[in-house]
Amino acid sequence: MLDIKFIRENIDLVRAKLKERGDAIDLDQFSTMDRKRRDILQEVETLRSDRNSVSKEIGARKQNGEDASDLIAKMGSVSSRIKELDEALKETERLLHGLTMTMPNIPHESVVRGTGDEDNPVVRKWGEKPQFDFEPKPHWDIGEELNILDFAAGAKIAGARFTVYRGAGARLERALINFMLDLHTMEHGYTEILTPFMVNSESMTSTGQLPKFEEDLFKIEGTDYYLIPTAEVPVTNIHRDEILDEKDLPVAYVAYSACFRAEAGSYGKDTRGLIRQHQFNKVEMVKFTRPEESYDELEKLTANAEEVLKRLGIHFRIVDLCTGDLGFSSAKTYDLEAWLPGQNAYREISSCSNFETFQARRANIRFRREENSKVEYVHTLNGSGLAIGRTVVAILENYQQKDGSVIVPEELRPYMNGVDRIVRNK
RNA sequence: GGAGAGAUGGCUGAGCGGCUGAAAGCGAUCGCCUGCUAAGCGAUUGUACGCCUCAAAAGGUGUACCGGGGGUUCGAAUCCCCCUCUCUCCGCCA
Repeated sequence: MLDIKFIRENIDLVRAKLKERGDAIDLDQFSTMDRKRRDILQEVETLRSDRNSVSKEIGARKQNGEDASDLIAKMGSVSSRIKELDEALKETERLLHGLTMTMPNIPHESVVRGTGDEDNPVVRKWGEKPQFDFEPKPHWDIGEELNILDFAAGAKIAGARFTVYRGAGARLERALINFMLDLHTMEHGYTEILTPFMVNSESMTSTGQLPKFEEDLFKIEGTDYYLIPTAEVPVTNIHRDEILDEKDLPVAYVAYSACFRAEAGSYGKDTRGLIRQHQFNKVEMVKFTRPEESYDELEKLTANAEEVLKRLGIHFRIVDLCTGDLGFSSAKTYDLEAWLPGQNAYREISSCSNFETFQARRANIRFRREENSKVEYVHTLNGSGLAIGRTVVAILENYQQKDGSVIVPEELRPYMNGVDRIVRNK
């Protein structure tokens, strides 16, 4: 959510910035509702002030055994007018709130203007594309031939976009989770968190999934529970409605979670393989920072995600999302795209964002500086470190051998019980 | 799932229709005192929104907030209803 005062005072700037994202937001309606709200508020507060003083007078008279029936009669009509105004105010605030909750964040000034992913500038690359003396296969073929990914079983027991992992495949998934958690906690200074995989609607609203993107979520029927689409939601909400100590900032958490996405609107896209699943695993990093340090922290967070791919020896590039490709809540996002030789393409494997105060305002997460008493909103950031399923994809495709086996990256072997190569077994 | 008890400021905890934005204690901040430390004394000590002054910082003023929502009343932390959460006991259960 944007600051309502900021919108009011910078309405043309906000209009222009949101237009760069390709969002058509009715700011005229915002101005009308905002004006109306303040008009009603002034009237009702004046009436309340009158009522408070007269009620005191009534109390005083009654104490002295005097008659107050004239004042009581007068206040009866004032009270009913207050009630009317309260209802109008509530309705106006409801509309205004609905409007501001569906407004996306304003892109940071460094974000380039563009309309889609083809406009995202490449910031840097690491490593090189591996060379093969055979035609590299896509991971779904490698996985099935090694009998470590069973797409048919996933479809049978659940449906499309679900997969069963077997043997070394299941072990590889688990190894990656532990490897990444160990790296981020022991070398990058994050505190490990394990949260519920379901949250209530209030949490989903704080991080920006609701009210606008309900169709992307799985909801548990008959309850207020939603399956989380990312650990960002529960982890960010840990500090909802709190005032953090400045000395604790920046707070840095890392959490493994399963993630659940309805993938509405992506029919026909990435239908094969592990790329786009209804359920996948992810290790997520979340930070709460002072405003002035959030962009430095974004660079560090992105570097922490990059380090995972470097240790695994997977070639990747980093793109800086343009205004048209930026997520709803984000002010700036770097995507890490891993090279997938089986598909001859770079694919997103991590997304690192600075939300500035957008989520903090929705979630009411603040801090107080030691030298003064004024509370301020923190900046929130998060990034995948990394998406586990897609990392399996990258390993299978980059480390595949001519004989169909897959070499295990050296850093991962301690987590694989020393196994250095995945081969087909019965 | 059944029965009961609770939810008040940074914390502990009073209040149970008007004198309460809220006693008291603790904590914190500032000042005084003190060779240092401790003790002591004094003052201050929430948030949000609106309006006014205003370049701003800041100040003034009003309203709201005692788990959340609704109701009764001239007036609600206080009475009534619904919900959520916490605790205790019973049942069930990985």
